[in-house]
Amino acid sequence: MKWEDLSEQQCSVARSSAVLGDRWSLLLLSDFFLGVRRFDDFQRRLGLSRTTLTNRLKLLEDHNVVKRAVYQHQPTRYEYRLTAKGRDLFPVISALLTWGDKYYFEGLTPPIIRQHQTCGHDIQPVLSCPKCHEAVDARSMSGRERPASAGLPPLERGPVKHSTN
Amino acid sequence: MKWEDLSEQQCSVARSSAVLGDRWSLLLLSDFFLGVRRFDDFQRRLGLSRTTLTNRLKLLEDHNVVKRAVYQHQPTRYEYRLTAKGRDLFPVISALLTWGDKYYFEGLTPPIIRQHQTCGHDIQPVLSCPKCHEAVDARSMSGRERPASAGLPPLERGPVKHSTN
DNA sequence: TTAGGTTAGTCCATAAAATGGACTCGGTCC
DNA sequence: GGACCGAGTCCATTTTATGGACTAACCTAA
Repeated sequence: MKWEDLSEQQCSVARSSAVLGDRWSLLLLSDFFLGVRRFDDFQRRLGLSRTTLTNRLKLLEDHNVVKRAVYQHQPTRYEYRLTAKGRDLFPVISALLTWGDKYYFEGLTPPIIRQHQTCGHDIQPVLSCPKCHEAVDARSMSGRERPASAGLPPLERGPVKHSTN
Repeated sequence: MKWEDLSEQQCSVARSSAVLGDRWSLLLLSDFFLGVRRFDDFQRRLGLSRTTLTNRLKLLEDHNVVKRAVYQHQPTRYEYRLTAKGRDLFPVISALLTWGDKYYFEGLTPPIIRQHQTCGHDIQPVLSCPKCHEAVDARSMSGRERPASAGLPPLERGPVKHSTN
């Protein structure tokens, strides 16, 4: 399967991977959330090749995650900004930060500090249930595939065979 | 910069990308959370090449996200299981699902349905502040890099230059 | 006992993607 | 005129992924 074919899959993770599933996109997003906007800044900060950066930004733009915006005339120069769709990726980056902080910087000041503007505290956001408001994790959640009866295409995948041991 | 060099960066997203930053790892994780464990099942369901699957599982194992476990003798056969570190990636996959559901399956039954075991509802977990318990998003959070004064290495990156327009 | 099935891989030639460094384009400042 | 800026492009080389055939070790049914 080719990478771009992921965009046509009936699976939200597959669709997301079509945009974010490479070595750099997640890091780019992270820098966007820190306020970085310009080509040379991304290139210097991340150390990826200019070619790859161009391609990556183009992909993010194609998928409506970022948009190019003029920030100067004569010569006309563009910077990149998150769209609403891009900003909605915050939970993904946040989850990645929390995980990385836990497993690679445990007990240390994390390399990126997140502050909740509303209450002023430095925090790591947690995942909770919108119905009962309890914190959730892998053990308290279960996932299942959309049944064919929903009248929509199911995941085009074989069944999940749960092993019995 | 080479991919594996990301593992040495002073950045949680970079460290995470060293494990998850490719076309398949996130999809593999998603399948793990649905209960898939065996080589051939991953291969059939995702349609990636057997070679790539081998490499990817090896990488996840090297980074302690999954472990190989014997599930049968004569012949000895192994399946793959999430470790605690792997299970802690649930928020990442969950966030990706929520985002994909919103932007690619809005108004439809999402392809993967998540249920909160504790209260029994089908939900999309939300991100909230552990201090004030309010829901958070990109606009209500700010991020900054760890200052050099923390006595720990800062991100080895140029400063974030906030443009002034 | 022979033929076929099951499952987790490996092997290999080809194709796709990333790398790094030089170069371009349009303009400014001295 | 010459150096600088910033967002790219170009290109030869290296790294990674692909897909299909093949292997190893065992089981089952005829």
